Amino acid sequence: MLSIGDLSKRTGVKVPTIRYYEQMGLLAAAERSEGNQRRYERQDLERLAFIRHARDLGLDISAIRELIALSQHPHQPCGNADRIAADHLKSVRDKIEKLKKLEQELARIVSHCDGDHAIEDCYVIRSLSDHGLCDSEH
Amino acid sequence: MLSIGDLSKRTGVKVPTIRYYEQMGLLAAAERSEGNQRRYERQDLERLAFIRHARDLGLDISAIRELIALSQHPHQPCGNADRIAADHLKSVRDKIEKLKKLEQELARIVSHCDGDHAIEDCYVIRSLSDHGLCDSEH
DNA sequence: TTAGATATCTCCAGAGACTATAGGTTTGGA
DNA sequence: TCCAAACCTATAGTCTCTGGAGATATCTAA
Repeated sequence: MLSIGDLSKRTGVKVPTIRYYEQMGLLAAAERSEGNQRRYERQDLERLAFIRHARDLGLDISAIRELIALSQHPHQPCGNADRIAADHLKSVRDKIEKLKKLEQELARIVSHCDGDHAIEDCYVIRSLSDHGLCDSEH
Repeated sequence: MLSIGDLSKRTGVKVPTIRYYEQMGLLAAAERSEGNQRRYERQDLERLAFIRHARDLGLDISAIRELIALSQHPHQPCGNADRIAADHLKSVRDKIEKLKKLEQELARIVSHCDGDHAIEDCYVIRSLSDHGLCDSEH
């Protein structure tokens, strides 16, 4: 039986975060010691590693909750799990596209400024004041 | 003189968001009508457009506050404004890099799954359970 | 002028995913 | 047996809004 601190060390998930996941229903409420402290088993370790991994990949809590629910019906078809992952992939790709546009715009703005003239002439400030100086819509 | 609703329509910033910006000190407290409603002038319109543009570029409130403070000293050199924009550009680039790694990992996971077999064999679920199936560290 | 519709006011709560603090209790090792 | 470390609960804070409740102001049409 592992304490919450042991579980934390083994998974790299902070102690308050573990309690938070329990509260959010991602982890089942743990057994308790006589003194009311949480005690975990290997199963919980695996579950928490699953959650951690999914969070690292950027899945949000509700998607993870759904994946966990699915994984508890091992004989059903996995179309939904696939869909969740594919949707997330799409949202990651969308985010990348948006950030690339921002990157271009910012790079353009920064490249016009050598940091060495007066604020009133600064391209950074002027760009922000005047959307017309932009290359693209955003 | 513009009401808060007029200002909102002209800038595309929602009414509660305008009040929020005032509260955060990005917009000066507006003049009030006899009945205590906010009344704005062209100056405020420009300021709000500046804020909106900076937010669209992903700058956070404190960076915007700093840029506004700088823009009020038009004769000082603009090194700080340049630095704020350049720092932000770097953080955008870092974010893009991270998301690209995620994208690769997710694409790999999704590509192994046709959504058409049992959960117990699903590569999506298995990948999340077993970090060892990953290509890279994350 | 007055009624009614729309806009505005303040204050408060919620979103998401934690993180931190305070004040108290349990555990484990010397 | 004692003490430090780890644990417990409950609550508030992070960031940038967004939405609601209930009250007041403003505008338009009759």
